[in-house]
Amino acid sequence: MQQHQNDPLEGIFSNALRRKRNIISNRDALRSDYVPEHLPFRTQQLTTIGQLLSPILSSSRPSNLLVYGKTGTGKTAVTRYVTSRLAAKCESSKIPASFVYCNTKMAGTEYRVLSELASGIGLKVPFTGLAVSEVLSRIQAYMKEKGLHTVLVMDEIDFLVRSFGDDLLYDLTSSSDKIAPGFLSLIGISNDLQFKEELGARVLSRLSEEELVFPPYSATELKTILVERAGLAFNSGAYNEEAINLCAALSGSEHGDARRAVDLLRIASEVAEREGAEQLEEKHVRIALQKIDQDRVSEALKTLPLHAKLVLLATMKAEDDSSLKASSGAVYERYCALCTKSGLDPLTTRRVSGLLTELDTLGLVSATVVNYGRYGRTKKITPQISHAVVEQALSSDDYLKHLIVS
DNA sequence: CCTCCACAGGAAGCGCAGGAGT
DNA sequence: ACTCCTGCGCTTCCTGTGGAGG
Repeated sequence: MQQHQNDPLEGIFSNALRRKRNIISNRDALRSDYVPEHLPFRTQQLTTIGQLLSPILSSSRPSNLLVYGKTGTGKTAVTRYVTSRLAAKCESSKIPASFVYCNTKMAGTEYRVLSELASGIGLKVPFTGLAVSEVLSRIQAYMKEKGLHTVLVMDEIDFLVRSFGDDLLYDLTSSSDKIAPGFLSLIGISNDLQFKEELGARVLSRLSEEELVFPPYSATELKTILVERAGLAFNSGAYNEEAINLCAALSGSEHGDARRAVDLLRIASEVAEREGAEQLEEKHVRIALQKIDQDRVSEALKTLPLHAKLVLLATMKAEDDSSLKASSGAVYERYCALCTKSGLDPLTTRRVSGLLTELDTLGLVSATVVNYGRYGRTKKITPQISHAVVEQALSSDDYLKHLIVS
């Protein structure tokens, strides 16, 4: 019993015990891929997509559709909702239709996009080994044979086009005669409003038979959405309104991104639970915001290439040592010292200069060019993040551990 | 007015890894 | 299994630059 003070688990358990009720009752409702039953402020988009797809119920081909909107505006949720409802309707009316959802960025390659389409319509294809064109023609043959009506939703379609060009889209949109009496409709979802310009004219005219834009949510709309989600996810009375308002305000000020707002709400509620609080309050939201920022930074740090990390360490050391000037020359000196200490060959000044500008664009340091006249021209470099965060993030790296300690 | 510092940053090329075509 | 191609990280070489001090 007297070991409570030293036992980290005991604190957690007793906190959980002391709490009369949990804050969260349905954790899933706060996940970013959760599709709610009710989608506020999207009725217009909902009905448009519904109308567009409804011809499938009378066995004629719906037009292809392009959906635009920034991240977190509900594009994916609305499309998935409509297709799932329609799928249920087709099922109950015995109409042979399939709706396939594919995130092309997750899939990663043209081949895997096609194999998702294939498995979505019930056709087995090997994981690998076939040419892309072979998979495509198998799919077409299969659809022709079965007379399948298919709607393919391609999420983050801009990624597909940017990495592999629009050939696949061309093949898919122009295959109607090869698969008759079946047909294939495409719904492309893109975050990038300029995406259209990257498409060739031949694909563009076919793919964007219809277009739909999702505007960002306003702060008040975000609030309504959050209140609704909170109602689903939390036990009644386990949150106060100010906390929700703050969530909406903090994430709405940027681009009306509902996903970020919900993420913030989820993390805030986890903070509150860990604290053993009975209610989600504003302070938890503020902590969560900090945590998100910090996670973002330390994540960026971890994925940095080794030498970029060394350069970053060097800038911190240069700032410590010299009183004022962290010139690129000074940074390069510390950097070389760090390299010899860990038995690495240092890179050239040119490259380090490039790495510094990269760190600058990442927002990890700030680098501005200054002129000291006779005494040359250099970049003045100051770290933009605290030593503690850097050290914590880099201490997981075997190469760098001993450099930080010394 | 010229000089010259201490770099910035563009251009070109090199070696390597991984992916596609055969 | 092999070539070919491409992208990437890096180096080498280079020209450019604002202003303090002569």
